[in-house]
Amino acid sequence: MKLSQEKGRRALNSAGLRVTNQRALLLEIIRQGEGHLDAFELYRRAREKQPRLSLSTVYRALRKFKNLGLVEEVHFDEDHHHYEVKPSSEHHHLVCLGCGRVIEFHYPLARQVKRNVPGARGFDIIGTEVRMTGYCSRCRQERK
Amino acid sequence: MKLSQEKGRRALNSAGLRVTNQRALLLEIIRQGEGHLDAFELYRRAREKQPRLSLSTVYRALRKFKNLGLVEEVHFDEDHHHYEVKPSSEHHHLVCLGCGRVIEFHYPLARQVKRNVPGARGFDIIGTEVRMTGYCSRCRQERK
DNA sequence: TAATAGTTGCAAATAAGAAGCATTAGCAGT
DNA sequence: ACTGCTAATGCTTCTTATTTGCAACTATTA
Repeated sequence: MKLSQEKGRRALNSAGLRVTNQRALLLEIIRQGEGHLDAFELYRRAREKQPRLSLSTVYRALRKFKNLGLVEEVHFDEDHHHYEVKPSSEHHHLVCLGCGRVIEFHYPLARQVKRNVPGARGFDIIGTEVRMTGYCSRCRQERK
Repeated sequence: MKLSQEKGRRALNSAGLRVTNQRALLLEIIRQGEGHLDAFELYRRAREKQPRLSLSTVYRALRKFKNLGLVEEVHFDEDHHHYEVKPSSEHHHLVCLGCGRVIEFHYPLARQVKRNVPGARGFDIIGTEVRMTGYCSRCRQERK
């Protein structure tokens, strides 16, 4: 953990952002928290270490991280956002509407689109979000 | 317009929903409104014909339509939703972060994923949303 | 045409996220 | 290490999108 603290620290620094304890902690939690945290869950977890942390700070940090490209904002079917560290390779989400499970999968969509879609020519694509919804085999059984 | 009114009417009926003037109108507007309306814009337009229509009704109708699969909810980068009639063929969105223009393109992603992604096996995919962001050639010029 | 649910409009409630402001604390320069 | 500048924090308050409770209304079905 010493190590990944360092990692977060460097990430912030090199981005020209002031390195505060709260930011380091938040980045740390997002990084370690496998899966997708929403702002409030992140807040909840962070408060275990820094009880005085405010929710505003979480929102502000998330916005910064997002603008900086450190984390990615994911839109599931709810009316709030989820966040994950920017993955090195493009990956997407398959959401089961029955049990809510999220399956991640890899697929080089951006490349394909750039190659095959005429309208996308000249476009500089910087983010891709794919969200597919449906029912996993288990939930499909139960619905019958 | 008589004709497409009928169309909306049938769609509602066959779905087992009560056909009210407000729903017919809303569906009509979504259908005709090329592009992607958000709830408020839909409300605004609908009120030109039915001034007493309430925003609640718009939201309630949208939820029904969505659950019924009549319209699709699209998540752009803002913190509200946009809606479009369920397209017959799968299409996706490419959003320019500079000018906000939305380019639609076609790409049979669901099929490809079902074929190529192991984790998706057994999954019954009912919805696909692809949102790619970037800068169009014009905006790219201006940023330099 | 009367009975009966589902719908509507309005008003009030939620909930996610942003903003204002006084206080605190990184970080550059000494 | 010490100081000053300024960004960042913690509160509290505000916005804005969407939902809900409820009494009045209306599309359906018998």
